[in-house]
Amino acid sequence: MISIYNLEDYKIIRDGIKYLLTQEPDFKWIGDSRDVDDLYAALDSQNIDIVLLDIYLDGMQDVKTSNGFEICRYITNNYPSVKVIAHSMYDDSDKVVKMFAAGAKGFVSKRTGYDYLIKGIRTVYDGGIFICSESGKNLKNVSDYINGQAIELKAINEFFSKREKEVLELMAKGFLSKDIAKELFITEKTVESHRRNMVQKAKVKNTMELISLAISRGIIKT
Amino acid sequence: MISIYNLEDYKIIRDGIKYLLTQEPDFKWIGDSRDVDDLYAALDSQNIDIVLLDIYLDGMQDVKTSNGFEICRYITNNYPSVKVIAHSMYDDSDKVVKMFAAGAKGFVSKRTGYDYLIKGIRTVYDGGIFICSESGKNLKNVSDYINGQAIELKAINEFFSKREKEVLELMAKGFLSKDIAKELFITEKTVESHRRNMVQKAKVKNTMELISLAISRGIIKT
DNA sequence: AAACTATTAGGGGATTTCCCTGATTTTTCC
DNA sequence: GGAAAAATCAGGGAAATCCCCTAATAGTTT
Repeated sequence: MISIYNLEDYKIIRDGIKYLLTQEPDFKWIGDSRDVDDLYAALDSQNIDIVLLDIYLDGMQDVKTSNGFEICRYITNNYPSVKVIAHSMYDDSDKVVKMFAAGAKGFVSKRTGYDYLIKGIRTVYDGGIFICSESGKNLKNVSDYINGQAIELKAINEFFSKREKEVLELMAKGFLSKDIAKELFITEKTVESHRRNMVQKAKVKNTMELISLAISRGIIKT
Repeated sequence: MISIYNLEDYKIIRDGIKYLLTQEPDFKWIGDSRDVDDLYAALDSQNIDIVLLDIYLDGMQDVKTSNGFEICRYITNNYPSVKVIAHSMYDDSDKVVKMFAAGAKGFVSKRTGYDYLIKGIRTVYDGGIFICSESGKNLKNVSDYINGQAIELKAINEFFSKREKEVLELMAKGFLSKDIAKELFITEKTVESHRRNMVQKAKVKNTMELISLAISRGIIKT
């Protein structure tokens, strides 16, 4: 289940997105709001995977976190495991670049179809980077961007499967392979397989570096 | 070398502190300012260990980060390896508690001597918690506080010596003991000693948990 | 249908860490 | 100056990981 929160100024858009996203069986709708503080409260109390973020919130101009860039930076700094997808009317390249600089993992224009939004959510949830075609077409400096198609880039770090993450979290707690095996009701050999596969996927030297990478990128919580 | 930045409203106090702290041979003076943005710029560009923070900055009343508590919280959230020492005229217990709640590692009253400030900087740099006697005397809820003396509490995490941290950082990079030994021009056995001592000090199960703790608390950078 | 991935599992041997004890020199602190 | 902490080195054995190999099953994607 991918749990989602939507921050958006206009009620009509909020309701539309809510209707569309709640149709997806593997999406868990946490809530929406036009108020950042509601989002922050939700981030503190709920387990949120994806935050959809409108870049310009009209009601926010005079508040301390005055725009989507700062909100995005705040979220990615303070909740490293949460992924932000920018959702905006305006999709000129400097805004796209700014949002990615602020830690966003996706950028979807409001002018594109909602299928792109859903695709983007899944891609970002799986550790990728998503830019929809509308937003990407003016973008020159994203090297992997190819001729106007929506792109999905797999992040170097988050190749890990659900099971692998379970093993990883227990490793970070100092569990030995045999302890992890007992905890997950699998054999020690299987744990070693997961361990090995993760080291390979992440292209690191050993489990020590794997843990260090996983924690510093917020893949697992401590 | 302990690198220090001072945020303080009054120029006279700024200059006084600068003069006193630059006398210490192992202190590296990064700079001072009455403007938070200068501090943030310094945090982004320089390697800063300690931030001295005046709680009430008169010039800051109308700015987005309106007081020392919020600045402190912002720093500790966004720069986990940076340690904040609160420096204030007012030292009633609720302010002390508030500052520690905001992530400060030290609290020094401006009414005490500067030797306490220097002592505090060293204690906090070494991973401890410091409250000068002036600020601590009304404080009931710090369990380890004893009869009006300046206190130094060793943090659970940061017992580590300079050498141990060097070993730790290489461990996080996936270096084996023999690699670390070569890098630091010591024998493998010595590396193992440091490894073992750190695991013991941190009261963790093994090096895996040690790394996970060290990174999530910002003891080492990645 | 074929290709790919996730999850599971095993053997065997090389490498590494872990744990115990013990010791010397240097540095730091009071 | 003397105590304490830090940093250095060592041997030996148990435990764990790492690394090479293979491989079955289930599910998804192309």
